Amino acid sequence: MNTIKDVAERAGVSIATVSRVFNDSSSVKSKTRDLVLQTARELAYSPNILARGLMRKKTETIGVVLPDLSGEFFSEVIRGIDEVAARRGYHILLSSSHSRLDDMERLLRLMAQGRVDGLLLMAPQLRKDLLPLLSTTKLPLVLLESSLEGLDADSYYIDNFRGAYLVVQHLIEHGHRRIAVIMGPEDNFDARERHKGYQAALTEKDIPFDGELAFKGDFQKRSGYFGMKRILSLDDPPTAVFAANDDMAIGAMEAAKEAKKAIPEDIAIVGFDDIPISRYVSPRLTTVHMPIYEMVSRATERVINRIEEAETGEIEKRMLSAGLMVRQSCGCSY
Amino acid sequence: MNTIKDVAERAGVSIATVSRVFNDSSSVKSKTRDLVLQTARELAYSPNILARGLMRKKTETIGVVLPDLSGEFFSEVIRGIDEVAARRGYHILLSSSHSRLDDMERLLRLMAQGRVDGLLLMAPQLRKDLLPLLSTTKLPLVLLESSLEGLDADSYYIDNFRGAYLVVQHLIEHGHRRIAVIMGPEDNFDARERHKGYQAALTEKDIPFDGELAFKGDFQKRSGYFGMKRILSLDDPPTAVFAANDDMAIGAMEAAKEAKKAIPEDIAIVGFDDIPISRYVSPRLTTVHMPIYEMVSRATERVINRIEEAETGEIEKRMLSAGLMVRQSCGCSY
DNA sequence: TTGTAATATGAAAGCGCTTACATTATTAAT
DNA sequence: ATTAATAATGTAAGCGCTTTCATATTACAA
Repeated sequence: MNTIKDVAERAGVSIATVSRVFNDSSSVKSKTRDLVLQTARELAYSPNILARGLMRKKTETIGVVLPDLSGEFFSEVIRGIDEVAARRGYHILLSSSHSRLDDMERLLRLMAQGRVDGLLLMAPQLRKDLLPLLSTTKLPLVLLESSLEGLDADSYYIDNFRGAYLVVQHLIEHGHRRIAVIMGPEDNFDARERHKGYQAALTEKDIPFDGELAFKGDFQKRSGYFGMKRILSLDDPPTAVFAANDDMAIGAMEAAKEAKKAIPEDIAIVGFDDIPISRYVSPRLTTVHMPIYEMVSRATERVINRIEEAETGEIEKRMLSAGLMVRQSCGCSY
Repeated sequence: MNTIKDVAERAGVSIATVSRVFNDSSSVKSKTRDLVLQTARELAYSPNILARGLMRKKTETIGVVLPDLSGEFFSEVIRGIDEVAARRGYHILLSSSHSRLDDMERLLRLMAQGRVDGLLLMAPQLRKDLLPLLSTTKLPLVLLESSLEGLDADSYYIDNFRGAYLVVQHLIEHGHRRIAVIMGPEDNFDARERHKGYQAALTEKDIPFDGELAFKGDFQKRSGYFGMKRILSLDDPPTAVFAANDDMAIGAMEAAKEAKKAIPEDIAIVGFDDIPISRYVSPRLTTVHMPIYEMVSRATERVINRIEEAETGEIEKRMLSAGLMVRQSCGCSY
């Protein structure tokens, strides 16, 4: 690897001049500039980013911490981040916290070592313990789908509550009264909001919440599958099921099919997320669309703007609305 | 951010001692070590990774360049890489080449600036133009699903040819003679191999390859959908379709359903990849399982071993075998 | 020409760290 | 107690760059 010194020597100038050329800042005679550029090309030189970062305190990298990496949801998240980061000339340092808090602490620490200029953090299970850690970091920090009272950071999230409310309301409007729910992880913020939305829709129509119809899940397909098994084995099974995400809804459909139950005739199923595959299952899944791409691209723009101090103003907490996607599995639109 | 100097001053030692403590290398009296550690904790100090990297010429980061980031396939790739990287104490710098070659050149250059210690590159459309660029880099480089003659780098790939051969052979064994194919992108190595496998299976059973039954696709669902539309509009439609990946197969199933064709009775459909959702579509998709996780985790181990010079030996080019997953859409196992 | 301002370049410090080498403190052996 | 060997610590150079400040060059007007 050639250094600035090699280029300087070969071009017969000082390293300062070479540096100036590569930062196209101040005055360099155009003849000199060309000479330097040419020499640099010959030596396949490009500035060492570590040395540069050491001086500038910038790495053009943003750290991304996600709770998990598998599935279409995260794939969409990553794609959105990558797209705007690339456009703005930033790299992304990706890691998963594996949904474990101590892991996250380790990650955050690492990222605060000068590796990244800003942080994009998605942690639906974010807890108070991390507050001190997060607030000592003076790195620009933007939160995704994370709720943490008392932390002054830009946050972008999706209106899970209203999304769930809408889809359950839709079910009720089409005559369902007994609606089971397969819930997400208890410590997950999204999951809790969705559950509240479910309850709110019920309450609004004077349907009492029945704990017997609420089943635990973990956002994985398997848990939807087993949840449905249990639902179907009830003495008086419900006529509809709200799965707190599409993966579980798909698992639930699977279980229903095995039990030879027709969807939506015997039992309607709705999900949440609108993952790409949800329109390809049969029957097509009625669900709630999450504007993931929109959320993450805004968040990424924001963190970069903060880094570049283009935005120094108020903290922004923005909730994006999730919309109902009526398809076939709810039984109302054939 | 506190520096090593701050810690040294406060602890009343020299920066060298602090450094030693954090590199648990040579001799430091345990009393001193404790003092330093304690002070560091008080100041929330952790070594600046850029400065360290500048000296050590190491960043504990591996660069990952993928052709695309969307869909379950890449999600699985990323998960696999993240898992072993995290275990081995490495970070991952992720970027997509967006399947564009010039983009890739830019990325490779950036990564060679000392940002990463090694490179994991997936480029099914890798072309000769990049050869010089790749070979000048003296960074450890490991290729995934990329074929490039003349480039001496460890490579891991999946036996696409044999996978396709197997699934098409399976179709033939169950009586199909007219088997259409929806192909992947022409410049994609995987796609070409799968197509060859398809042809080989045909040839072996003395079925001539019929260009009329070969349709272009691009690995996206849409193209499977439209491919199937065209297949069904043929005067004498085939009895089976081999889609070169699952996404297209699912699109094709969609088109078949719309045309009220029963799968597999009217037309059998098989795919390739075994993406998680393939077992949840209806009927369940018969496909070829790709040992993605296995491939990427091996590749990641390898690149890290190279970085750490634990492996300095021969270049390894390893092909992992893809296995047939017989489910329902081929019509043989109900 | 000469002087002056503007422009172009170089010298050198320093970013935060590691590490070879020099120095000092400690221990063990005589 | 004295010395040699060993262990612990400090000093200082330098990784590759940016940037301030000083110096040299150039351009232009008088």
